[in-house]
Amino acid sequence: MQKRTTSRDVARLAGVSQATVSYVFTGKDTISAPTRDRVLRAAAELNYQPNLAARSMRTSRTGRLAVVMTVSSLNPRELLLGATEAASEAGYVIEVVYLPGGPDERAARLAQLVSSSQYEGILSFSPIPVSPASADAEPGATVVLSLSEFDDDMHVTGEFTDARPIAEMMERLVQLGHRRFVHITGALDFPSAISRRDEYLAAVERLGVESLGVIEGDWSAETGYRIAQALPDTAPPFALIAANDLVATGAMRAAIQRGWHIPSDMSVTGWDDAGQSAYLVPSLTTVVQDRQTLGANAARRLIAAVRREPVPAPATGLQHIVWRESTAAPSS
Amino acid sequence: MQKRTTSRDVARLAGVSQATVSYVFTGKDTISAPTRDRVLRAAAELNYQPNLAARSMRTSRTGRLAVVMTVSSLNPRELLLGATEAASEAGYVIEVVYLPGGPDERAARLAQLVSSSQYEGILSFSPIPVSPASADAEPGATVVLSLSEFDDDMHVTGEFTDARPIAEMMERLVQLGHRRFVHITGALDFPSAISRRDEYLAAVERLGVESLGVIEGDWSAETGYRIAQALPDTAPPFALIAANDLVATGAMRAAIQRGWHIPSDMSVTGWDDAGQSAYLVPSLTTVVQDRQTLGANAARRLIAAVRREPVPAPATGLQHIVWRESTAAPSS
DNA sequence: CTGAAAGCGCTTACAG
DNA sequence: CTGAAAGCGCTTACAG
Repeated sequence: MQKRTTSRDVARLAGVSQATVSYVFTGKDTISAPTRDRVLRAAAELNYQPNLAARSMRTSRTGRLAVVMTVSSLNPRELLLGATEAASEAGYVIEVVYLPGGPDERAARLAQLVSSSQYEGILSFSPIPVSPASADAEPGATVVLSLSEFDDDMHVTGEFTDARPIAEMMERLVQLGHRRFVHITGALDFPSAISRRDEYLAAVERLGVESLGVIEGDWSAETGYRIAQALPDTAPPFALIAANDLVATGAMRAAIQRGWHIPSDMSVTGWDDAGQSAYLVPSLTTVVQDRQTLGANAARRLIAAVRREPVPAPATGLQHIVWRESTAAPSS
Repeated sequence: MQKRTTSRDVARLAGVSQATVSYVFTGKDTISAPTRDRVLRAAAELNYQPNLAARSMRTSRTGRLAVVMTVSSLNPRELLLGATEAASEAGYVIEVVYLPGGPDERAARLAQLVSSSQYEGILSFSPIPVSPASADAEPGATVVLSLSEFDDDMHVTGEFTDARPIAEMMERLVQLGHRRFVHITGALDFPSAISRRDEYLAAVERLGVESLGVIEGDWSAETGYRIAQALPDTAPPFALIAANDLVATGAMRAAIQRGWHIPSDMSVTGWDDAGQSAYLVPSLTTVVQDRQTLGANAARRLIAAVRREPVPAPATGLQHIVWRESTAAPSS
């Protein structure tokens, strides 16, 4: 193993002290431009990369953030990409930590993670049993942020809980002639499921339409399927507002098997634009989210909290509706 | 920020030297059981966690592995969970690194990652422009392992390239009466796409059936759709072996639009068991892979290479076929 | 089996 | 604006 270049090597080549090299790399602006240049050139020539472990030991900051994942969390690819990129820009790295087991085990493991001081911040894409990120926590403590969270009053907050597209879709369906609606929820320990349900209920009220039911699901295609199987024969024509595309897909299969025509007997909307949704027969109307930006914003909010800077509000408007064949005027 | 407990604190409480604490935690077996017990108890009482940065600085081992991801890689959730768990058992953490841009930019960024000495090993779930992990590289150098890789002779290798289920599905389809087959490939810079295509071609030969074509795709539903649209009207009855479920879903939509009945005019198989596949109408026959084990094995192979231990062979047999409605006897 | 000591590579007051 | 020096918390020969 060839010896790594250190700041001392760079200092020697540039003809300055080790401290000067350090000042250049930590962005101190007290170094003259010519000196800075010499240092940077020497560093480039030697392919110098500061040893993060040494820096971390000295500053007692790890520069590490954790993303905790459970088996049940949704496809994290774009979220992770966005978060990683934003973290990298701010000088942080993101580690994946798997939280196996049930709620109790996960909570214990998370608490241990927090107390380990290994991470400056911890990000979760799904609900976790902690209070939301607060900048007033003791300085130096690990900050925890969930993208899908309840605040102190059990209101929903976070970038995943902007459910306005639900209302927009229902308005359009009403314009198309729909008067009867059904909602299948996601798992109700998810704030995003709560906010979509609440948005549905508010829209029913506001639009003066009939709700045939709000039925609790768990995000899975299986519940969509079973719930649609159990709807009364008298349900059609109606519009089904499903919590996500999986639920919608399951419900569509059940509807087709019952001989209901989609979209005229049952119009249906999803959420997420799952991979196959555009190619279903009929193709599924859904909500597309910019998940990479969502992930990046979440990382930025976490980092702001870690740095005790003001935490920006969750981004909104990162989602838009894609109208496809599963929604149209009801049969009369 | 309350001061962190150090090995010195533990040593003091346990009435031993700091070195003894270190020996206990690094697994030296030269410490007597009673002493080890005292140390462990003291550590537990103080909630001591070794400072990884300090350890890393001393050992010049970072204990960090990177998983590189590009926008185009598949859903990494289970792979990541498996890899993370296996890494954690071996004392490593896994960081996500985003490789944006085109092939050249990605290659440059990867080279930089390798030369940064920040990671002991780098894992990729998709093809990357490097030679496979080799234990004869210079000691201390960063090891790179791709789950989907070409070996020196451009043969395919790695846990993603076991394509035997293709042959098994085709045998069954032949038993059902099928004599005409079509294959739509994945992106052919993926070894897994190559191996599935080769398995298809070998099975055509061996089973003595007719191949209406091997058509190059790119894993997307869109290519499946367009390619199926372009098949001759005389194609049915036939069986379509699609490179994955997305391709299969796109092809199914095109077939339905052409008035072909699935499965009698066109039987179809996918690969991956995508989220909606079981609820399509008809539901899609596919190959389920144990992706968490796949990810865990990959991490173990990488770690073995990092440690210059013999690298175990890629696991096989982690996949099985799920027969659903999209496959049946052809119309005669 | 244990203790005193050096040193990994950095950052950061401090004195010039 | 720069240099000499201390120290972050560990590990690991080395001497006992």
